[in-house]
Amino acid sequence: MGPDPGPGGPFGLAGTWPRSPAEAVLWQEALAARIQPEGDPGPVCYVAGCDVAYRGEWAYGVVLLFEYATGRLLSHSWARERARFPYVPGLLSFREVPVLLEAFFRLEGPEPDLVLCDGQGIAHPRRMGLAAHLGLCLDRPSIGVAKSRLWGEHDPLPEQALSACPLRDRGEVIGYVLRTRARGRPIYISPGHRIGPEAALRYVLTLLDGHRLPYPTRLADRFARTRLSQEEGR
DNA sequence: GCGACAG
DNA sequence: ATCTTGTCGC
Repeated sequence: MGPDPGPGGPFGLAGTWPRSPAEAVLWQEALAARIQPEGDPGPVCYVAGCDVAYRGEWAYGVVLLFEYATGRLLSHSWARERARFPYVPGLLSFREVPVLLEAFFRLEGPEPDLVLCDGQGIAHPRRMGLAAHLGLCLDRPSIGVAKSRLWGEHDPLPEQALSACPLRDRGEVIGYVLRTRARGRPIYISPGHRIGPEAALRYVLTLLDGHRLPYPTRLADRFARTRLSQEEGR
């Protein structure tokens, strides 16, 4: 039968999910055709940051919703599930998308105009990193913000803060490498869904606050770990 | 066989 | 990602 990208298919909401890495690769090849890694989300009022933390077999997915203009935290949500898929480089979304979708489903308040994820977007061997997969499932503009490289090549990056270089795959720009702090390790930014590489870089630049990572994903990471440690006391 | 390999 | 103490530096 193979991948099922039809209605209810790729979202893990119809009880369907790949059972093996080989099957997951087939899903990615089918889903990649639906990703729109271009454009600009337009007026952004609300931004979400999300992340997943693990404690043994349990995955804790967290979503934080911010007002873009002020950076104020408007709401948050979380979900806990048994991890359904092992971590395999290139197949991260099959491990993290289900628990993140549940957390998004529980989120109250306005719909986010932009979603930032911890991981790659289309800077991926099949253009289907976590941010691309999640953005497609949510049908929302999404950006991947990764702490290390998975795919793509780039020129040497100047040591200066805020220096950036295109991340390319066979000449095609699939994202940007951005050094957010002088002499610090860079971060890897790539479009997920419904946004282009340049707009993705531009939005991330506006979400920096002096730290290595933009605050939506940085705070989501911190919240997920806090949530996790609070849970181990019961 | 060897290196690379998001979280 | 997670397992884990102290330690170097701003």
